[in-house]
Amino acid sequence: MAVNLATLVYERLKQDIFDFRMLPGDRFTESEISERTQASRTPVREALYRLEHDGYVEVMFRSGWRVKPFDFRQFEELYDLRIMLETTAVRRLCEADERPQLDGLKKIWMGPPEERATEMRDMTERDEAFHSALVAAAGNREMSRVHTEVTERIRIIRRLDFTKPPRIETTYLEHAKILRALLQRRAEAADLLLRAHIGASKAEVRKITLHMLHEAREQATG
Amino acid sequence: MAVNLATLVYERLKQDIFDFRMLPGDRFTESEISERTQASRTPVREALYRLEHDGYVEVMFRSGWRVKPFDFRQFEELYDLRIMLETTAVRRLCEADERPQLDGLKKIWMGPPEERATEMRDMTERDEAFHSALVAAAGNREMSRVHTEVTERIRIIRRLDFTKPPRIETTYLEHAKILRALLQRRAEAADLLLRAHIGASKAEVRKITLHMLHEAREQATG
DNA sequence: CGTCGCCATCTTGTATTCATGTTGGTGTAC
DNA sequence: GTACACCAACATGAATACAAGATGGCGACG
Repeated sequence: MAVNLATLVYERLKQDIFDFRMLPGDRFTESEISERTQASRTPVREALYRLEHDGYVEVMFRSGWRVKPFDFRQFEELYDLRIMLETTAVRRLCEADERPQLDGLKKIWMGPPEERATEMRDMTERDEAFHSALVAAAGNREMSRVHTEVTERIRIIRRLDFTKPPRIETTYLEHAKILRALLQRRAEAADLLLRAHIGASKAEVRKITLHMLHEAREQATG
Repeated sequence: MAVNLATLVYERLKQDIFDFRMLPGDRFTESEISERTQASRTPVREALYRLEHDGYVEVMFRSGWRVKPFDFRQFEELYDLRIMLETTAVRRLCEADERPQLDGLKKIWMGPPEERATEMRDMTERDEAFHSALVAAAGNREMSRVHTEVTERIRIIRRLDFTKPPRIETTYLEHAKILRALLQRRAEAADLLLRAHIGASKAEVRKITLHMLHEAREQATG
């Protein structure tokens, strides 16, 4: 993005929220951020308004800002939206004539096990890239844009999904399955597999989130 | 929304763009807007950044702003996204147990002809309300939010669709058909009808847009 | 006559100042 | 002891001032 302070502050604050340095419910002021980031209030405000638009924080008229509390119903709805976008993309891909984008995915997800990611950080990136690639391959940029937004929005809880190795293993297996169905143009199968795959992630994450949130709060107060 | 200047300026500029007082491609500066709206540059900038996020304008580093030129491929893609959102909603509605939201729609679109809208302005509003109601009834707020955004984004060309009475007549007929299929829980039929309905609107609009744009430009220069 | 380079002007980006309303604490009256 | 009123501190919203880079025109030079 552009090389302006507002964007830097925006990125930094978003990261702070993702890394639980700013917890849901935390209240803060523009001056505090301004001091922390060494920027004036103007770019800070712009960054905050963007974060507000994204749904991460909210302003309380003349009485500060706060990090929006987790809204689990919203996360469920975002997962649902994701399922809709990705299954639509996959169905279209099954009907497409040429699908050169699948080659790259095949290499990563159906390739030799020794090249697999083992670190949580790598895994979340690869996982996101896989799902984004599916949507992008369908060719509708607006759907991709929305999918990216949704992905960003749920990233904060989604990556909790890869805290345990078994889940990584499962992900590789399921992605490979989905790709096989795609390559064989079995639309119905691909749809169901993808639906189950995202659904599982959704369920898993829900379990973990409350616990993590509790721990982060403990550390902050302890 | 909040009662702050930035929002007022935002709404006003958006309306200016919708009403072709600011044409795609037009260049302008923050100071100009500031003068026109009698607000300082601060709220103007906030408004402009929001419009930029919405995709209506773009900033050129230290050389002013401009109204984004029409991107027909993008409109097509937005229509596609709309179709996906609405057909998904309709399919879910066909499987839902209770659907009290349909009663209101029935009254408007399957009611007596003498209560029909005849004005273009009323019609666009009613039409939007119909489609929004379908999505809202499915119960996923995030899908509704995206649908609203998409609707806003294509409104600028969509309302050109109702410049001729026959199109109004057709819309009433098609909405009634869709509702009938919905009430009878014929998911496949409702899906196809809706798909055709939006598709027709999409095609119609595409024809008109270029012409309208040409005229607006003539008036501006003449 | 064409082209290159400089400079005044203008534009956005950032910082600072001013305006206005909210909040929470303190002191007083009951 | 409690409740209410007032006030100082502080919050965001808006306006203004300042910084730094892009642009376009004009003049000099080839």
